Amino acid sequence: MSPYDPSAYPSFAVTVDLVVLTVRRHSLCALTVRRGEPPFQGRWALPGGFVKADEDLAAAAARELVEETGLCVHDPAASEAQGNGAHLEQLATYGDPQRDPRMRVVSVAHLALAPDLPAPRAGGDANSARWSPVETFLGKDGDQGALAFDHSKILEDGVERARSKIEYSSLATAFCTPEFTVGELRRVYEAVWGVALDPRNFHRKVTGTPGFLVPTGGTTTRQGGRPAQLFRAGGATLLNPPMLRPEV
Amino acid sequence: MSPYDPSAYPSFAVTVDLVVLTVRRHSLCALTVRRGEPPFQGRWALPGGFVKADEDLAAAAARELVEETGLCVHDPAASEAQGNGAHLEQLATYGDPQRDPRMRVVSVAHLALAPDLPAPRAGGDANSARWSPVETFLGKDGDQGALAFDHSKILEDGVERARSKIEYSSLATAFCTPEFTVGELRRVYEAVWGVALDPRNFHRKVTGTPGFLVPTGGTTTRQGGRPAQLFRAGGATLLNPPMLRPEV
DNA sequence: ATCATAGTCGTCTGGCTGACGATAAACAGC
DNA sequence: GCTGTTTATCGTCAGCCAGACGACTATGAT
Repeated sequence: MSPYDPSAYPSFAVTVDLVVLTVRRHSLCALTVRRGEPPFQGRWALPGGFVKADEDLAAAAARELVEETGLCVHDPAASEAQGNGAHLEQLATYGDPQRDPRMRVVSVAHLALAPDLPAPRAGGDANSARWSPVETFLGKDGDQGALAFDHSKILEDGVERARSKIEYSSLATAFCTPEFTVGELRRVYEAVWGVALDPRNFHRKVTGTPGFLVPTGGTTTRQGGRPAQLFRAGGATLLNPPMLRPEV
Repeated sequence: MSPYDPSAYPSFAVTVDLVVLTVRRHSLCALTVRRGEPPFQGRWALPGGFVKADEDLAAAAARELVEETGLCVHDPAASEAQGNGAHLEQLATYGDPQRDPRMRVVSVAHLALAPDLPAPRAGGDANSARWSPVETFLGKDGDQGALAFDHSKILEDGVERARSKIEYSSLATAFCTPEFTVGELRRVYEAVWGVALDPRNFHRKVTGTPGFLVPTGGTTTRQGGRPAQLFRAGGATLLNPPMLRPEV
């Protein structure tokens, strides 16, 4: 049989699904949208959609991200232009034959990290998109809070990726505004890991790691108390030695 | 338009490609097969194939692995039965619209780590499958040693995944026979990272990490010199603190 | 003025790593 | 048997780093 014969191989639909994470009010939150049509009509799900016929996977994920949130992807090449930038990376691919009851769908999940946003938007319908703390979906109690399809599993994998990746990379800065304080960065770590960190040791660690933070010269009193120095993310992407996540 | 309408979304072919790595003669080697038909006829490529209509992605990868190498996947659930077991995990998904000149193909690449094998087999044709040091394909000199499609990039990503993952996990034992010595494990690290490690510090580190190695009681003189204790992989999968890869 | 809040700098101690000396147990060759 | 070679294993020591925590600073609120 010829390799060009369409009957020689099965046909799949390919989608991208997005785990969009942010930190709001000291808590790690994920973006979910309400499904308007079957299957799983009315249930919450991860944003996503079909990949177009001539579209790259990363481009499809970036397109879905801007459609759902208005966020642009922060391209490492186009540096310094991170006005409303988010970090976007491929997470994993989910292809269980039964994962979509309609047909065979392979979903290439992506992980997006964004600073806190004013409000979600989904075609202007505020009721159909919202941020929720990730614990809402990670409970072991099965159905309560479960997302459509296998999206609970995808979300869990995305959260785990974020939690481990901020250990050894500067990715936590993707949750911050372009200028931020050491305290704000610490609250990001605390929210993502769900632990309390010692402000003094954290300060020593992040300011002592070359290339992690560069001071902008400004200060702020956003959080009350003594004014804090403002920083931008430095060029370093890999932290060595890494940030240590406290045991248990 | 109905979500069931096949014209509402594009159709893709989905493949799995395998980065199969092993350590032979102190060198990290990858399995490649020679393509028998166009495109890229005669060029070396990663083993792989189409996912079947009702087949899970991991199952397809495991099927391709056993077809190409005879290796069974070492299922963490079916412990202790690692006679000819390999480690298999999803690596990443590659979906550039132009990556296959014939049609739109999305490939879900997987990474397999295996102990040294007697010989590759590809339908009995020894000429069409072989192990080669990964440096053969990672050279910057463009075409020389380049694999078909985007397989050079996939291989590079797989090697990088293996190199980083043995830092913080017990995955290096997947390159070893069921029973191995500390020296053999050290030579795995040296081959994968391409560096020399201090035998004394390495010994202290791996024997001092709880759950990494469990002594079997036996000894061996496989490598000449003083007999070495034999170990099996312990239950620990995550190493904390990690093995440190030497700088530069 | 006093307190509360948050940020920043120091000190100390224990654990871990890298460098490297020393010993142990096998084999090869004389 | 003795010696040299090879590999494994144990020990020592200094330096770095993280956790624990004291102290001080600079703002706003009462």
